[in-house]
Amino acid sequence: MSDIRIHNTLSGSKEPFIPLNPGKVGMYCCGPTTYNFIHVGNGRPLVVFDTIRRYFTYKGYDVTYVVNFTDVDDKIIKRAREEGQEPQALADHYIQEYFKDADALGALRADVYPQVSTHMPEIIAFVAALIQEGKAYELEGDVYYAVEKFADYGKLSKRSREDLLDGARVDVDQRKKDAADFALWKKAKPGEPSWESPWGLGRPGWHIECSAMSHKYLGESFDIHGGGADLVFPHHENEIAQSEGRFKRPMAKYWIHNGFITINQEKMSKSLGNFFLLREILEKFPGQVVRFYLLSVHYRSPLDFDDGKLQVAQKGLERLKNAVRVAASVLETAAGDADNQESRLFLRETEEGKKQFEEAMNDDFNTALAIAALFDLARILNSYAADRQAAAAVLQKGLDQLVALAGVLGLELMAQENSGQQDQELNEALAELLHQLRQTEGAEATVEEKMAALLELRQAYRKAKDFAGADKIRDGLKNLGLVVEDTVAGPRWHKA
RNA sequence: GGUGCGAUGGCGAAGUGGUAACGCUGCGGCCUGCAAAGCCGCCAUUCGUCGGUUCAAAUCCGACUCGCACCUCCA
Repeated sequence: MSDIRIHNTLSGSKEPFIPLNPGKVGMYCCGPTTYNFIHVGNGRPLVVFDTIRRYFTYKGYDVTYVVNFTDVDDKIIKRAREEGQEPQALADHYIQEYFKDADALGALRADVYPQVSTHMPEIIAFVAALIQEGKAYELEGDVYYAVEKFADYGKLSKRSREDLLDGARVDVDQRKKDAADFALWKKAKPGEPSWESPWGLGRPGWHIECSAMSHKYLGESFDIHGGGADLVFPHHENEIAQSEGRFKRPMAKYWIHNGFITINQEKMSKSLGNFFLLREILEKFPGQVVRFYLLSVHYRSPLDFDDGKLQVAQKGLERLKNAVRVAASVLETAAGDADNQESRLFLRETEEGKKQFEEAMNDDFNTALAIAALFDLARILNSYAADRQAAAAVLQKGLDQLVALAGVLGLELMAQENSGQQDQELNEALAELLHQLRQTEGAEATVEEKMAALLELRQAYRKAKDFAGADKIRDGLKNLGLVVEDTVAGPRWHKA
């Protein structure tokens, strides 16, 4: 079951995935700082790691997936102050909003979502342990990590301490022993949230939370640590210094980092005016389309966002959905032999598609290639569904296969049931349409029944070569968002 | 200045030694009253440039050009 290969940032190359505990995967990803709605860039790791998690589950692993929220932070305090709110209330609010976006993208819930604010004892204990280990020192209520005490510092980001000093663009706190030392605990400033600690009132530095919380939920050493490429340095480098400095063993076996997102080929930044919140995109495109687009490019490559590219993604996703919709509608009339040559070939090709899908995903989660396998499956499904010799049971199998594999990527290909509210409106509109055609239909008739009546009427027009009449019905339905398609087996309709 | 990544057809994008997936677009054909959806076929002798290794390279090595990211809060 373990033919999965993962590109490990630590080694810079692909390595076979061998879990620390057979059959189990412990996975930690750095979640957002909750001071605003998440932006487009936050959406990528959300989808990428959700997909990786889903694939491990699909392959039979028992996955423990942890995503943290940084809910104690300078940006939160600043924003809360601007809005005259309590920092914690603001942070909690945006955590709730995060879940709305995550749901829209089809991300499954993680097993645990630890927050900094509710893990102070663990964090303080971690800092104290580092001081005891001689890896950290206190300075007037602040606690710093002594980078020189950790020989492996820089192994993740492939930087030497000299390199770091070379590029230092920040004002160095002169009290620190070494310019690269970073804060584990920050002394409280007046009016800011603070917690009691052995070093007085204060709050945690940015990096310590992940060491403390991953330790609590996944142990001293776990399988996978993920996040955006920008977290490699300093965040993840510092996490390694903290966790490995304390436990003397590898924090995570595999480090996975997703590439950056650009907007119209430019880095997303507020100054360029191209800083988009995820929900601004979600107003224009369904979450499924955004998800499909994010997965259509390998997770480590840079990915550019613009409306045109999302429109192409929308078409691609529709192609897959069409295949499923048509196959499902053909099921009823498919009466071919399940053991004829066509059927056997179809099943063989379906198996081949599945194999390609898995091989793609095994190879460092190559979702772009996996999606190509999905397109191949859609093509053979379309082909088979159009064959009069198609057998229902065989068709069903191919249909299920495509839906299942797309599901591994979090893509829902089966048509969603519409809400009763919309159906009510639709029913009334259809009654109106029938009325215009001088057809009296019982008020009790369902949408299905009214559609049947309308399509029957249209077929009569077509038979009589009254194409204007037939087109009038088709156009009328189109205005209601219903698409009519004629096939050899009769007309077929679906919601656009 | 340091570190790392990338450059593939009109567009997007896979592809780490054996002569270029997949999607969109375009063209031709089939199906159709017309559509829609779909099926079949065509569209890179070529993978930034120049060298090298090899029987064989988009794939390995070197140089160069261009682009991007990180070194500061950032997914």
